[in-house]
Amino acid sequence: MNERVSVLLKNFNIEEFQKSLIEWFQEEKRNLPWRADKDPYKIWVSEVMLQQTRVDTVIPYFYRFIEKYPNIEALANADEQELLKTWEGLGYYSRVKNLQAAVKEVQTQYGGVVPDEKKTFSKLKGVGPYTTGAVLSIAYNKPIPAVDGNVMRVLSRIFEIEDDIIKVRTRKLFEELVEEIISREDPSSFNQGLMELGALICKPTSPDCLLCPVRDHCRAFQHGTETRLPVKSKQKKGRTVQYIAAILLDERGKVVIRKRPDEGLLASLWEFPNEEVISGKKNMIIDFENEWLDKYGANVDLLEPLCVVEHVFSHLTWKIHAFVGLVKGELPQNMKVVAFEEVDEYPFPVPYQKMWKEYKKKIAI
DNA sequence: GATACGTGGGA
DNA sequence: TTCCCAAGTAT
Repeated sequence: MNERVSVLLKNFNIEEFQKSLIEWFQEEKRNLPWRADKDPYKIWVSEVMLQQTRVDTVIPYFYRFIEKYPNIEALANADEQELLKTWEGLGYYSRVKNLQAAVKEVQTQYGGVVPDEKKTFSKLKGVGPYTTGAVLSIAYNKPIPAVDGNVMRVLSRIFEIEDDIIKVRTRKLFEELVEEIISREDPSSFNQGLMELGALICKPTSPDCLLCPVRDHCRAFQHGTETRLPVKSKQKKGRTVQYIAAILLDERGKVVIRKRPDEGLLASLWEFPNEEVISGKKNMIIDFENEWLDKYGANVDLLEPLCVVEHVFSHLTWKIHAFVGLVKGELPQNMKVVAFEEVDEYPFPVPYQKMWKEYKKKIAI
């Protein structure tokens, strides 16, 4: 055993802790749609959706996703654009691309059965240490740590661990710790109990220690240090990038949309034509029109401003100056001209959904 | 090890 | 308003 871990475990009653945690979980666990059965596929889908995403946000997406793709085969055969449309608004879109790639692998290499071995399952696309532990413990009752933000918060308080949980390395310490204290009889309830405790009781701010089933084991509670833990250094926030974008109508009144590259930010989603605004340059409208003439030989006329959309990503901010305009001429390959009613069939990132909504509002007047 | 990668909600 | 996220993974 890791020496640091063995020091932490001194005078810690593992059996009592497990018992209290698991009993509490059995009694208090929420009725969540992915807890209806133990289908490894559904549990896997839920865990991917829950990555960096709140439970309340995930629930409606989960229902829709499972209705549309009820099993491995359905997801393996799904059309990627339809899949992205189903994921639209959930964010971190590479999650669903990786999930489909992984499910295809399961279909072709493992006969459609989700592997129950750590070594095999963890090699699948989009499956990291957390998802490995979560799926294998919940679906197959394997005693594998599933350390997420909740677990790090809970355990940092129970053991008064002051390592910065923003650092990737810190997760390993918690995994080594869980390796020692995880229940071998019911690893599923143990892992879920730790997370559920973090969600319901041991919350980031104002934890409800008086309701906590394991407060007798909690060193932070004993010392009154719970609100100072976990230690988490600040994220630096990203830069702002400005764009000019346009709802462009062609001669037939159809709308120009454009597919984003298959990698990077918002990969494979669609957007309205836009160009980055280089700060300092003042006439973004003329610049946009000229750029289209030079780059594509298309004649663009931006008629009037629509709105300004500000969208904050985790690592950067977009400020989109949106216009309505007309276009004449040939269009590049990655662009498409679609009817007004067809626009909503394509997956758009939220900032462009906002822009489209403003346009619909405007023409309805 | 640091950074890219979304979004909507709560304090 | 502003900040901080929330059941992480890939590179």
